[in-house]
Amino acid sequence: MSYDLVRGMYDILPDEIPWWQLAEDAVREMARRYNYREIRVPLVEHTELFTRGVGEATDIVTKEMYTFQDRGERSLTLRPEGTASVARAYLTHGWQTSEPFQKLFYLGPMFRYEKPQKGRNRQFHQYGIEVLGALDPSVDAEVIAFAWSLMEILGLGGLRLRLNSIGCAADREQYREILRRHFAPSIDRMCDDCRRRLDENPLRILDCKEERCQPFIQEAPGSADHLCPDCASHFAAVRGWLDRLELAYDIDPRLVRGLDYYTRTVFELMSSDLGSQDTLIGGGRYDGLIEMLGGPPTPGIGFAGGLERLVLVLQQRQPDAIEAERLDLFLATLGDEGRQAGMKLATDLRAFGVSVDVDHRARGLRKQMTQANQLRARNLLVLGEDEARAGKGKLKDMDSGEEREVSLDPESLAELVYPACDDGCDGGGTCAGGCDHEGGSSCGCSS
RNA sequence: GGGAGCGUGGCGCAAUGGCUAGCGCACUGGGUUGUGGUCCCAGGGGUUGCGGGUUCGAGCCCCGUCGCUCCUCCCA
Repeated sequence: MSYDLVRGMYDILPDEIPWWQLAEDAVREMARRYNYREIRVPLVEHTELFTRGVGEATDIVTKEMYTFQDRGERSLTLRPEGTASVARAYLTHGWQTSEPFQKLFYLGPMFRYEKPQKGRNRQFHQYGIEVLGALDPSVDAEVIAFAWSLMEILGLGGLRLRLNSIGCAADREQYREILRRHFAPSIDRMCDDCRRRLDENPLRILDCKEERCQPFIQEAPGSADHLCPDCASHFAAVRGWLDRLELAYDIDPRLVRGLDYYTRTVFELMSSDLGSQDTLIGGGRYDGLIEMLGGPPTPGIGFAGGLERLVLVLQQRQPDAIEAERLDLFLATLGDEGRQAGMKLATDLRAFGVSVDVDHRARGLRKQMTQANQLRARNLLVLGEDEARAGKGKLKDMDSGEEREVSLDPESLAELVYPACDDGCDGGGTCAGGCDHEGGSSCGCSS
């Protein structure tokens, strides 16, 4: 092999695509139900967007960014996450004045320069939602409910919601001081990282997994106990909404997040169906972000989740996803006349929405049938000189083996191999809804 | 970032320091030039990750390097 894959990059091959589409379809479907509109932001942004937005002291910015100079000597960065770009887009398009309230979702590749391992590559994929321009606690609840519904529709069990509030900017500053005072006496007995964090970002000490640090972390005061009246009542209201929506949660007073822009509500959704990397979704409020990027004070909240993690689970839970992919018809052609008629017929049938494939390698009939099997073709039609001239042939049902005489007229043939469904769809993928076909979409409907 | 293990056709594996590096799957062709999944036959495909060293001789031993996997860490 002359070229190796760049470290941390990987191909997603046709055989695994069905599970990716299942995961992506679930995200899109939930976005439809909750009325979130898709936004597609660039993969590349000015480096400063992330250093300012995500935070100078965060792991992402200090050691994980894919940063490079372009030919104009601008410092650019491959997006390490989605929220900063969405916030940037909000300002770029003047939404703060024209359409200040936005419910958005995104889906796509992100890049972080990390040590690769299972479920963690340098190019990876996230989906996420963002609500901008609304401070009401009901929004926090909706965002959490979205995350929960999504995991439920994907069949993930053992869901657990961890919830906390880290307060507004002023609260956080105060809480930092409280933590510093708490950890200062015992900092000598804690790990090197924590010693460094004590000054830089004491909140991150709460994330430390070192055995020796745990006793001190357990005794640390929780952020939710040190909120200003406004933040405290917001947090109480969020909990009230969650109760009303019957979403169970555990308050974790020491839950903090890795990015600097978070304020007030923070949460994580985990599943017992996963192994050590059990966090499915992480999110929270970021009421200061838009302002930090130069806009007016604008509240925001959202979450992000990893698609790889969903795909891994789906492959285990729905190993037969690939079985649903079937070809309507394979045209086995013989001789020049057969191939010419076959190419024409295939093209005509495709215009009627039928999925058709033809032999392109002039192979023997036997090999063509083998190929039809591999493609999981429902039907097969042998097309040689005789059929081309007579305008009719034998359509073979590949499951039962039965054959029947059919006309080669594209419209009537299409009707046979690609019947319109009973739910009134036109077979063109624009069903009004309610189709429930075996295998998902024998008529090509998206519902 | 720290630790451990592993690198041999596309994939999964085998080969005591000693003959031309084998096997299964997959692929291609044929048996059967017009009817499938089975079976039989044949074929193509390898600088044993890369570089150096030890040796009469290295896929195998040693050193380095790159990569992958797992744990840890981080998180999505």
